[in-house]
Amino acid sequence: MTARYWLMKSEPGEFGIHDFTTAPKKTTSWFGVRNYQARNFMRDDMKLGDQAFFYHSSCEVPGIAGIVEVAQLAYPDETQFDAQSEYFDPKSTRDKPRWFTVDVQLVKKTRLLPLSELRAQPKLATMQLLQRGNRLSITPVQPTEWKFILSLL
DNA sequence: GCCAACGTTGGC
DNA sequence: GCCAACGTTGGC
Repeated sequence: MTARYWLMKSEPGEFGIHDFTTAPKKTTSWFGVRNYQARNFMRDDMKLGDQAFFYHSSCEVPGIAGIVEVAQLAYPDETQFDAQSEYFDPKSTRDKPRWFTVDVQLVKKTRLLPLSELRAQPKLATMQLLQRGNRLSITPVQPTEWKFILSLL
């Protein structure tokens, strides 16, 4: 199976591109995903070395801020077991964990490529991120879309 | 802050 | 299994 490409959203107020700089090995766990589709992408499809655009959402200028890669395959998200955590899930058990996370490592910071600029590209018209009503925090990116966006960075 | 779009929950 | 009500996301 060849590498796949992804787009992963994060709110810079929670974890932004510059937070990688101070993270050990420029790596962070993608904990806190509580959506089944996004979980399935991480648990079932993400492989070591898969690359992803790191996207800033819910902020002044939403857009792509960098490139990351999968540094650790999916494993149970500890925060689901932590009653003190905002991500606690009382219905999850250690025997049958419901939520998973991967580790991602910064490959490089890029210029901020705003959402508005992505929307202005006819070649990206079918990109999942740009589809009406899209809310998924993790979406697949097609190889052609990946290459084209790289050329914009 | 608004609100469209979507996901989840729970009564039946 | 249906679907109304509710909660969340995220751009604007």
